[in-house]
Amino acid sequence: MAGSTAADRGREVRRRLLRVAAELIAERGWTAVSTRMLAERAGVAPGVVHYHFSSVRALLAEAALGVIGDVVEQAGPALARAATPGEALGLMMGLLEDHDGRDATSLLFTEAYLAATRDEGLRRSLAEVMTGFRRRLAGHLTEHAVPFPEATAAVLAAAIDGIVLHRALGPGLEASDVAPVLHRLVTPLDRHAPDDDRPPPRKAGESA
Amino acid sequence: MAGSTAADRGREVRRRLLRVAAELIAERGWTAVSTRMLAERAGVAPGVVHYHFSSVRALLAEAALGVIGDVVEQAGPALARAATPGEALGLMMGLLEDHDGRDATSLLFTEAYLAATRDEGLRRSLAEVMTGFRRRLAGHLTEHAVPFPEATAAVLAAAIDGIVLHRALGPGLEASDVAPVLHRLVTPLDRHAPDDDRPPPRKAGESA
DNA sequence: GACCGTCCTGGACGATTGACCAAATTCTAC
DNA sequence: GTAGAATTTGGTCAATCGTCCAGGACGGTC
Repeated sequence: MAGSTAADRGREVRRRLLRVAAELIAERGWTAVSTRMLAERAGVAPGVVHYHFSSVRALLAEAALGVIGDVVEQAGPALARAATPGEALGLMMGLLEDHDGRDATSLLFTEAYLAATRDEGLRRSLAEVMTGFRRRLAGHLTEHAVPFPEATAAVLAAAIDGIVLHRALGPGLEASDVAPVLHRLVTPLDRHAPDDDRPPPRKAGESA
Repeated sequence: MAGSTAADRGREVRRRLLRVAAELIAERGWTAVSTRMLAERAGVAPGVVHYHFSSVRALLAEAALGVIGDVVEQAGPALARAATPGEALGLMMGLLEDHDGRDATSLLFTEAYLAATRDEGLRRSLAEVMTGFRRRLAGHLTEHAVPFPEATAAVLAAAIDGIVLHRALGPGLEASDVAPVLHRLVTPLDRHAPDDDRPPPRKAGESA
């Protein structure tokens, strides 16, 4: 009864393999993830990997795209709900606080970017996701009279990834430090913003 | 004649291995570079690799640090010579034009960042290099009354790497697009700069 | 009961991996 | 000349790689 037991368990194993793949990409690096590693950590026999996926390469790509898609599709609508660019930036700073550059998600993003340079299909899929995010962010910036909205959106997205990347080398790039800097990018004009959009107050003693 | 032939040839082989290692890291990915690949492309027998280096891991780290050190030590002094932050930014935009995210140097940087999260020694060395660069850039920004100089320097450095990373996914992030955006970060105040510090006019030509 | 499709097991295949080494070679120093 | 150091060679070693496959296990349908 209950629909199907075998098929359900199969889907569950498939999901588990995807989750484990995302972990291992971050831990060992994209090209260092092996069939047997995946199987062992997922608690299945090695053959299961090639039963559910055509190749390890395909498994890694699907796993990475899944995680990245989730993050972007979670951040996108939240961004659209922000009343001001400053508020939207605050949301992105929240992302920065969650990811210190050494966590699985941060590393997965970077590993995926690199893998995309060696896998044309992955590159196209990834470009699609990032273009969608940039477009949404650019639309938000346009509505609030931020100059160079498309370029600013692209720079903001890239800066987030770059900051996460650099943070992996060590401390010293806290969200509270970079927020006032990035805030200058989303200030509507050279003068003060018409709506409430001030830079977050500096906490004393940090970056001096 | 001329001092030494054997030792010189040895050093030459060592240098060649380092150069080849940098190429292969970019082409195949850090963890996918093998002893025999290195030897074959360098035109030597496989055993030579472990004669000159204690391990492949050590060879890759030394190769990456060498290239990155060269780039930073070339950009650093040039940055110090810039008369205005806008000019300094122009130099960094030149770097952006040289590296489209798919070239060997761009990929090597990112691969090294990732490898550093799995190699404590490499992480420390890399952090030292990047801290030096940030400090130099921050000093330059401080002299020109740019607000949040340390944080701005860190964000600029990270943004460059992030932009290069995103550019690997496809076109649409030209230096001419991002320059006006980043320029807002190095504007001394909300009003116009006292010295000549306008966004660099865009020529279709080359970089510097 | 027999039958069938889905899922999984465990091992086989040839190729490749990092590391290592004895022997050959080449050069320097005496 | 000859001794000795430095460099290179070509191969071995156990381990691991991705992929594939014959067969077992399980649940649902006759």
